[in-house]
Amino acid sequence: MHTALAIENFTSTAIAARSIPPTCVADVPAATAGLVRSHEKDEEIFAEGHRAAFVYKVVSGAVRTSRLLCDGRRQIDAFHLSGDIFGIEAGDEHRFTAESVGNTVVIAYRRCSIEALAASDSALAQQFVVGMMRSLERAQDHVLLLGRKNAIERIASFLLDLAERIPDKAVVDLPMSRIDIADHLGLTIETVSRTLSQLEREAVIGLPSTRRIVLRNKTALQRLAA
Amino acid sequence: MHTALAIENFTSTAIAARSIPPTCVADVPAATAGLVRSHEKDEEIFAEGHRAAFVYKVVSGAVRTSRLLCDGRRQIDAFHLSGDIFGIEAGDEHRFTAESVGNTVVIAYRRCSIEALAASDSALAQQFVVGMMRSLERAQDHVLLLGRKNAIERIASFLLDLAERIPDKAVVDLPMSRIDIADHLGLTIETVSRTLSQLEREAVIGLPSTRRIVLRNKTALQRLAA
DNA sequence: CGCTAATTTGATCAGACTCAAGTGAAGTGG
DNA sequence: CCACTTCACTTGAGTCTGATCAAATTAGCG
Repeated sequence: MHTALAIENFTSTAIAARSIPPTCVADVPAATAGLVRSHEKDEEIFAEGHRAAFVYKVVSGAVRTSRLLCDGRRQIDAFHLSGDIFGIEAGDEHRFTAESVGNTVVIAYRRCSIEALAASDSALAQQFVVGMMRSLERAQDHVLLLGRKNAIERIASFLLDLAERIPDKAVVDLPMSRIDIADHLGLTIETVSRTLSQLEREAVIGLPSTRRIVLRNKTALQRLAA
Repeated sequence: MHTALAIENFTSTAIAARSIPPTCVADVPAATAGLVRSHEKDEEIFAEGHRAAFVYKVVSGAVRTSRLLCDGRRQIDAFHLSGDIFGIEAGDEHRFTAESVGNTVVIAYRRCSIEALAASDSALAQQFVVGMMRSLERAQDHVLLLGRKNAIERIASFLLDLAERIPDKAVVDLPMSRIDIADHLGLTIETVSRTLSQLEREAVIGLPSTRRIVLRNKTALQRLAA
């Protein structure tokens, strides 16, 4: 893992922090300075139970936040992509483990700095509330998916959701493995694989390679997502 | 449905709003005045898609917030008991339907009043953030339950969770039907019923009546909750 | 007391899981 | 450059948990 110091406005969309010209620095309160951290594939960013000293934003790559049951069953709460904020906690401990999915760059903002700043800067505080709200809405959507949708509906919903979060909304390059998808959707890798194959057979999607999915028939996918 | 005006501090725990002595009124900013509303069993408090003009707090009884899939499958996001806040939205529309479970009293706080007040009263704003955080944590716990736990584990988790939220932590008086429980836990009523019967057979719980559950062996229940 | 709705219980079914084997792609080293 | 290893993914066969369908029982209520 490689670390560098960066000054970036917390609310700006993800840009390579190192590329911000020095003239910008003066515009940004010093307290929002963040540490840029590069992670290789599958590195731990923080672990469940660790002190929640930082809040993070994804610059590039993807991060998964997950929890384990005592016997090892894993549930991936969410995948965080470019621009997403993760690691916000009400208490002082992280309730999830966060790991890089592929090679990933994040910015870590010291929590106490942010909290101090939020007291005076209500716009910043607002940003946090918005970030939290987004997490809440995502979690609630996921509850509906896990509680009431079948395998095809889960996969279809997942693909559409992912497609909405990336630039090219017709071709999805999956940053994560089938295991990750399974642990996110409450399925097994076999079911994920079978369901994707089935959707390909039905010409709803294309699978040019294992990590690339072409949304051939988005209407059909939306119908299948229930 | 019956409505009355009440002044209650938003942050106070649930008390019959009408019983607040007049001397208290001066202590509370006028903007936090809430409308007391009484609902019969299964009345709609707000519906999915409705303009989110109010935020609510349960005074007595219970409220369920739910969403429907196009074909009628229902997922109950959460049950809200005495003192719980519900109906907070990021956008201007409700994303859930809220209904009273039994006879229920809630206080409705006008959202714009609260937002205006929150700008000056950071303690109040804090309360909201805390309320949202709690919703987020609940939703995330529920994701783990729905994604990775089996029927027994779901029921056990549900009973323990309920027990923690009521005064008598050994005897749970269910405000909700088996259907509601099923739609909350991603199961069918038959599975809920069978699982409760099984737990009774194993002497983990007692079922003196359909809506009353005695937690006989909480340790066993915790072990079963995974 | 009789009606209706809620719950329980039973029998069967199906979707997703488990176990097992096969395929394929990426990378390594000769 | 190619054989070899490894790991991720796919596919197949059989099993099992929880769903569905159906009936019996109980509870609540006019």
